Amino acid sequence: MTPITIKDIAREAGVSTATVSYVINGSKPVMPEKRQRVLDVISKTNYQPNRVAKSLRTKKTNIIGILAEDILEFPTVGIINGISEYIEKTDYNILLNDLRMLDSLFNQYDQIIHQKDKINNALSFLVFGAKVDAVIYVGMFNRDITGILSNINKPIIVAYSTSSDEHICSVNHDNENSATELTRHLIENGHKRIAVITGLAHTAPAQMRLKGINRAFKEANLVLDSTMIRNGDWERASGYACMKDLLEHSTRDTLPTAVLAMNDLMAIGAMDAIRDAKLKVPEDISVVGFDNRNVSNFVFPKLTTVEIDLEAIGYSAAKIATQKLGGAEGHVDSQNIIIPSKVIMRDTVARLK
Amino acid sequence: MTPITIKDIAREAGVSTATVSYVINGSKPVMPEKRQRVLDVISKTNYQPNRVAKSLRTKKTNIIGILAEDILEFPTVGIINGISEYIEKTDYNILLNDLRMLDSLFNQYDQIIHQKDKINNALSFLVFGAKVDAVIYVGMFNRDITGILSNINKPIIVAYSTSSDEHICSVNHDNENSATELTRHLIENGHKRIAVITGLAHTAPAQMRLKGINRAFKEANLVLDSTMIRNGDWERASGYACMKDLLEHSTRDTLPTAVLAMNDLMAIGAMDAIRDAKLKVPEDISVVGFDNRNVSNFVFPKLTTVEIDLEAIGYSAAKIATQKLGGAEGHVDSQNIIIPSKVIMRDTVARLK
DNA sequence: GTGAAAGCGCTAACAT
DNA sequence: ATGTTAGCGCTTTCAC
Repeated sequence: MTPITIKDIAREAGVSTATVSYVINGSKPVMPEKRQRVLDVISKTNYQPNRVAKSLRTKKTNIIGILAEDILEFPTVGIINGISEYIEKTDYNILLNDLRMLDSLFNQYDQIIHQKDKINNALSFLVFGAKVDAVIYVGMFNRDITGILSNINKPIIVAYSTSSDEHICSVNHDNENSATELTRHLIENGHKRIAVITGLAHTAPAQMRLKGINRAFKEANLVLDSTMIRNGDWERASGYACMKDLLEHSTRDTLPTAVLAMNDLMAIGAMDAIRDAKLKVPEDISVVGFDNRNVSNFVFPKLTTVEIDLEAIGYSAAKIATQKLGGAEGHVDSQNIIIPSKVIMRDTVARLK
Repeated sequence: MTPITIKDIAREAGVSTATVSYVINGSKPVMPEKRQRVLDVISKTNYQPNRVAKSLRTKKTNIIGILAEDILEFPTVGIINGISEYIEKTDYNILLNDLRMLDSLFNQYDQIIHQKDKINNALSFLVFGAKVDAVIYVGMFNRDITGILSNINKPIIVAYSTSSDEHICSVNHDNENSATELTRHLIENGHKRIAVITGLAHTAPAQMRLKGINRAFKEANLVLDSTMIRNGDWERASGYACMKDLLEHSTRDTLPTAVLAMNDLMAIGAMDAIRDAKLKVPEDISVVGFDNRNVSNFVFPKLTTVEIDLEAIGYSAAKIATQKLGGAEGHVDSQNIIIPSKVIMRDTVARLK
């Protein structure tokens, strides 16, 4: 019942434990016949090397730690799925640490700083206690976390957040460009009076998306009317409130023909408000969102939005992590990857004649 | 730069490594002053015991392996969140292995059997390679997986699936009772002509839910008209098709006043069909679903459904795992926990006068 | 090409 | 109450 060890294999195959180790790891040439003998014994016995012992010796656990801000929040699972997809092709494993931050800071997007200690304790446990080889930090919304994560002398990749810390790489989606494309899509469909419902105005994604929107307007020689902008807070209720306000302050003539909400939740809130005002999407007002959350395919009509390739973000983060760890050795330098997004056209945009 | 070890602490505190170990683990009494000296050095140096070395010695890694069929599927994250919630109060950690089964077997709910090898390889790696102390298997839909998981002489807890294997505990939600409650809710609102859209008819949850539905009918001295039953496949499109068929085979008089779909996806499909038929939910037909997926709160009108307490399922699974592992020692015997669910009343059920 | 043996950082007899 | 030390299962240096 006691698990079988390298010693057992060695005895059974009539070689030394060193030789068994050589064939398992291919770390030194071994005579073909001995090699075969060892291999046979291994497969006959279903021997599984003890990774714990190996780790102690090599000081590498082959474990990637995932430090997730909150696994329940929108981007996290998609990103973890991408990480898994890459990782399962390697011999690394995933140690998951969920910070469960959502409870403690609902919509207090700034307070994260105050969680610094909690985060670094977890990080430090992961690295010094569990001895993971690298960590991927998965944010729950894009923001700048420069200065939050201490330098632990092992690769840290931040996904879905940015950092300008020297020791950190990041991978994100392209807020600005995709906002431009989304806006362009509206403009191409003949919309000129476009209202915008922003996310929390001081947050990075809100600013980048606004920049992207402005660019599309400029390209088309249009100007974004500042009276058509409302500041939401990323939540559905704020989308509703902003839209209601927009509706109340519009006459038949000044009604926007389209509303761009900076995420799906607010877009759906806007759709709620439009429905309550007895107006129709997209016949009376077109609506577009951002994120392509599951729900955007379930509202009626189905929401046109931009899809963030979370899987690619995770995949890329995992790839960078393993690259930095081993193989190439050629010092992969600190990089900040941007994964492109794409507009998903569904049923909430009308073509204006 | 080389990490600090128990030896360093011992030297610094002027005691033996054994003593340091004793104070860290409380495994033997230590003189208060020495104790304090050790503690001081530890906190001054931020010493983190090397879990790898400890594991090698004690043959316990303090890691719980999660073997998830697919992290992207509906119940998985909720359950993992529950596991995390419990685990973070202990000194265990989570090693996550996502089987990513969804791709390979979309809606082929039987084929899982053929994945047996893949599953057991992962299981065996987790247990014999990574040396996790226990594993929690997270299914992506309720079914019986008796005979799938080999006995690895460590606790295995199955969440969101059942098994009658001796060595396995399981924790699930209460399909039958919640179906009864949901049906009762319809009946209490005056509905008698109730149509049912089932999930794949041969699957366990479909059968249990049907049983629960029948019980509610019986209680109310009603009979479930077999011409009002349609077999779906758990997907939205099948809900649409079933509802369309129901509508086409009904006259004004035989139209059901309510439709119970065995999950939210099919309920939403049914709502789509009702809308396409220019009928209104709930004025013309009431609709209820099952699962309380996110989307059920985003469709219009908001869907009445039954909420499965995924967090409690995960929490309970983690609790059983740690119980079986340690502490009480009093051989927690193989149990099969059932977590109650509850009906979430929203806007899709009309009260009939 | 192969084996003997040291040692990774810790715990737990065992001795004192 | 505390220290000495063997040993967990592996890799790797060094000698042959």
